[in-house]
Amino acid sequence: MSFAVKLMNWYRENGRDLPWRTTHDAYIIWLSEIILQQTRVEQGIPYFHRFVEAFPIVTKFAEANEEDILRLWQGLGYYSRARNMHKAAKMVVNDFQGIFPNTYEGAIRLPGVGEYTASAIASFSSNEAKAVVDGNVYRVLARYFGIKEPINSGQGKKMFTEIAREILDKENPGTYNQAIMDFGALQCKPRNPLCGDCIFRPECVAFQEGLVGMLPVKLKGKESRNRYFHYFIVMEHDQMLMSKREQGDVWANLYEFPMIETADDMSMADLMAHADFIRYFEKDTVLKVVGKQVKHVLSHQNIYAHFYIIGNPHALKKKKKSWNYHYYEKIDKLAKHKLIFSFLEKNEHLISDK
DNA sequence: AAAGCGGGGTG
DNA sequence: CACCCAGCTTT
Repeated sequence: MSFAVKLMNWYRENGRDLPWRTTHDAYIIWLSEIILQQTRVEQGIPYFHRFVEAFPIVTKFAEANEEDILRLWQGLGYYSRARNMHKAAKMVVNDFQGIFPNTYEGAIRLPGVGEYTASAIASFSSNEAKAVVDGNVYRVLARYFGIKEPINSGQGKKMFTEIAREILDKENPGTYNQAIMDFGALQCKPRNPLCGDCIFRPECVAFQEGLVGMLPVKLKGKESRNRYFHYFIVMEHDQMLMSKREQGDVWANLYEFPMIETADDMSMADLMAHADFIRYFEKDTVLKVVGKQVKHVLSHQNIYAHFYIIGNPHALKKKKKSWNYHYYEKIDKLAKHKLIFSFLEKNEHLISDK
């Protein structure tokens, strides 16, 4: 029996019941696939339901404004996915007559859709014979065939993609793709895979040669860098000063409190002597520390954040427009990043009339 | 080819 | 703590 047939037999018995598996609507499948990029299924499911409800068809998505989309995306991370989805939806309306592409060649033209996602959309919505290659597939193939080539090298990616193409079931690409990903997620897991009752024990090279724990091989990335953020809570009447982050850094287009970033960690006294602080605030400014330093870990940087309340009115030199700032009464409506909204959750008392 | 981009779960 | 997750874009 072929790899594909054994795999699909396993899938029939053990596959997961996932909400996007009941449709062939390319738009709905696209929604789910973008949400699931670098995101665990359990984490993505509530967002999937939210987006389907808010934007049941692609034209609704295209009509929305970016603020609303980012707010729905809030907390999921990799926010360029949300911004690209908006561009893609508008492209479908303007260039594809509102008909969401259900082919690989059509889907891959959309921003935010790469080889994996285009293959997923095409195979799930129209059964086009394209093989998905995601983290699960890399792992299953590396172990089954005993491949020691790193999965994140150029050579490795080519090799795995080629093998994936060859062993794809061309008659049932949609089911096969679902099956290999479920197999990677449930059976051939990253740690402690369930080799004991695996259907592929006889032919799995990694199992036969005792390499399961070593595969797949992955090259290490760069180390994280440290950054130090100092956030200022500036209240005026019932409003709070918020600023929108720019492109080219983490959390693009999301809102946060106005802040100063420093190269090294800093006490409050040193911060108040810092050139940027003097540029923004009057000499008589009173700062009050809120809570302790917060460490916020991203995959590529560690952010150490301090929060201060401005204790006296008119502390801000308002003529300086260096912050892209606005006062907001209902900051609930703003799309904020995790560091800010988790701070707000813990400090609700800081916000008037909540 | 390498870097940048989030947040959360797991062992 | 390190590693990984239904990856893509930019440099």
